[in-house]
Amino acid sequence: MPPKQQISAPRSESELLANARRIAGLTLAQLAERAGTALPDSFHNAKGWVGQIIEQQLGATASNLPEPDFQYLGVELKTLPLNRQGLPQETTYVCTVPLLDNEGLHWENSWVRRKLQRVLWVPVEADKQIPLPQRRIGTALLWSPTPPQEAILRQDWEELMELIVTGRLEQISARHGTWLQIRPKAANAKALCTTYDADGRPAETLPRGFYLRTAFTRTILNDHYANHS
DNA sequence: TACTGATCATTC
DNA sequence: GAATGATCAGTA
Repeated sequence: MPPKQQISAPRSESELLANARRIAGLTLAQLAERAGTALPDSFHNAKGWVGQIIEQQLGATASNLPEPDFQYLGVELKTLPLNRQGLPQETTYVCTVPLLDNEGLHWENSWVRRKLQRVLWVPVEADKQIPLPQRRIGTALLWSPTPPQEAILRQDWEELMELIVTGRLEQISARHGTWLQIRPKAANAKALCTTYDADGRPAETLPRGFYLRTAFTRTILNDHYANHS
């Protein structure tokens, strides 16, 4: 195994895109080789493998901090698993849902908005019929929400946060929200955290995360291809 | 087949 | 424990 290559943090969006172009078209086997690491036999015990290796290869700096991956650029990196038809097949995790100290929180300073302000989407083949080593990295695209897109994200966020601030978290299912949804985001069902119930009393609950529906990430890819064809 | 609810690894 | 990186897997 060759030694790990240290990739320095990109200083501009064009440097970041140039880094992304260097891995576009590689198979996961080639990506692993380039990173000097072994490709797991399956993702069952390595669910974040692709995302973490691509972060490393593009020079991301935020590690697991609640910050955009490229702090200096304010750009978030997201891999986008594609199905056989080339469409996103999984929802995209955005950030943790604030269950405490969330009064007076507005869309403008929310983590969701900060993270989605500028995103580098890196498509990766994820069709289970393709063996892991043969799956390929796609061409990355840099994206910001259009005003109509942001309006819907904002509406989703405000409706969901209103339920949370008023102690109705347990009423929220993954069916709420047009493009944003809230789902559990935890190590397991026993990893609880604290929130407040409708009476303002502390209550234990599962940590939650905001996720983007595949219907939304599909429109992002669609719009991009429509403008670049 | 899409979607929801559950889960895995790592870092700090 | 709580944040990051996500995919798994049962079922509607």
